[in-house]
Amino acid sequence: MTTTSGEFALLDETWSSVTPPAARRMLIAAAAAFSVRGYHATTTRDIAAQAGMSPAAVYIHYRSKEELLFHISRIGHATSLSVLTGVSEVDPAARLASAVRAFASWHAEYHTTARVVQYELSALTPEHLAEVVVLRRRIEAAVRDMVADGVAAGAFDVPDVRGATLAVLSLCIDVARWYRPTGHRTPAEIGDLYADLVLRMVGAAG
Amino acid sequence: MTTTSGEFALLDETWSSVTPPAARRMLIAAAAAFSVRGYHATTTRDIAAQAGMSPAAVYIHYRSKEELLFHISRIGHATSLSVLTGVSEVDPAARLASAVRAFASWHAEYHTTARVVQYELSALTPEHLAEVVVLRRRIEAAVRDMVADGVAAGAFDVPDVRGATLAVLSLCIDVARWYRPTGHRTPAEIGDLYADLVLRMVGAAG
DNA sequence: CTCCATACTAAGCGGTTGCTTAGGTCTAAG
DNA sequence: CTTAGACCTAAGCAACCGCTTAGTATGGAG
Repeated sequence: MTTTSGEFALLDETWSSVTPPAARRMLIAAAAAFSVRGYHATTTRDIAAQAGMSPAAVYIHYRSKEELLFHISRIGHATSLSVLTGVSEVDPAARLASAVRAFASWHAEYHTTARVVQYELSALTPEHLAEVVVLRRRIEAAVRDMVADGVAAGAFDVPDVRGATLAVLSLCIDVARWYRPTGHRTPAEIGDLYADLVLRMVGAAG
Repeated sequence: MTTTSGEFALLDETWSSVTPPAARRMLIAAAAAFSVRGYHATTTRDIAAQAGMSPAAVYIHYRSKEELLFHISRIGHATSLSVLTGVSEVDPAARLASAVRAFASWHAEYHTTARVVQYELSALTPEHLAEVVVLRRRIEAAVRDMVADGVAAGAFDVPDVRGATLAVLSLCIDVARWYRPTGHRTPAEIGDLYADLVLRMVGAAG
């Protein structure tokens, strides 16, 4: 995966597909605010102010505050899914390690988006939640398949495939909770650490 | 650790020290509401209604909604710390396994409290947060010491003690996020699964 | 130029929020 | 019975919420 530099990831490629620019600025402002204060503690006035517009400008591009959250959640889920499944390795251990490295480091690098993705699901409408849950199931299935493939190939020693899948996903997702840019570990270092720990968990010969 | 039975843990021993009974009922109602909807999405009217009292009754026993959150967070942190450090085993691997089993299963069994403990820190006042952070540092230190003791005794193979500590804590804490009472794993089974996975992560011979 | 669509703002509406105030009800001691 | 005090409620206040409305500025087409 690629990484952005700079203190504020305002040029974040995650949102490059969102047009027009004013709508994109609004989404980025909302993601930043939701990430720091949480969805319910963020007001539409906060979002508009951070985007440099009036409170009413939110409703030019989005029907409601919840729709803003939905777009962030949907794009964030899609991005993290593509990061997870974008691995090219064939060997089961190398493949799982690479996927975990990418997925965990994404949750660090894009912790702002990741926090909204992982911790604001309950603020979505039932319809929007259902759409996002489809993506979450594909994320879970991708990890489960990688673990199961390693077991089938005799490369892993895992007594409980679903349990191991749960733990691998849980470990990576929780990075979004504790990661701070000011900490002494870079996203890449976290990815390397977690790839190693996951290989140990699945009993890959190393 | 002991476990309660029954669908609703209203007789939850976690809160047994809170008096008078009306104040305890209010705390339990607040913990349940904060856990489901989050602190900011919960109104003081919600809490009072769930406790079977009028909105004004909240302020007989607590100065503010935030003070309610603080008491839940403080008691919850103290309880989880005592669960983690209440292990009696001496052998490093058995000791770490027992601690992880207890800590992870606590986050499942008491996921209602655990969610408030882990995901509402940012809603605390700076003074109250500082008090809770002291307890969080003791929790982290307890795990780190157990990992370091195993390394010193030659029982564990861990290249990065702080990294492994981070992962162990993260794994257990995240149980509060994904656990559902309707799921097909009991808290005890989760504890057993996680104890095994953690021993693999720290390279304990077994 | 006119015409029209797009993008935006100033002002504000109805409803809800955390919290307060004034007063009522209960128990138990004197 | 009186009184004190703990506990709780009915009513409501000021502030703030998400969102709407009416109107303004801009730029391209005819």
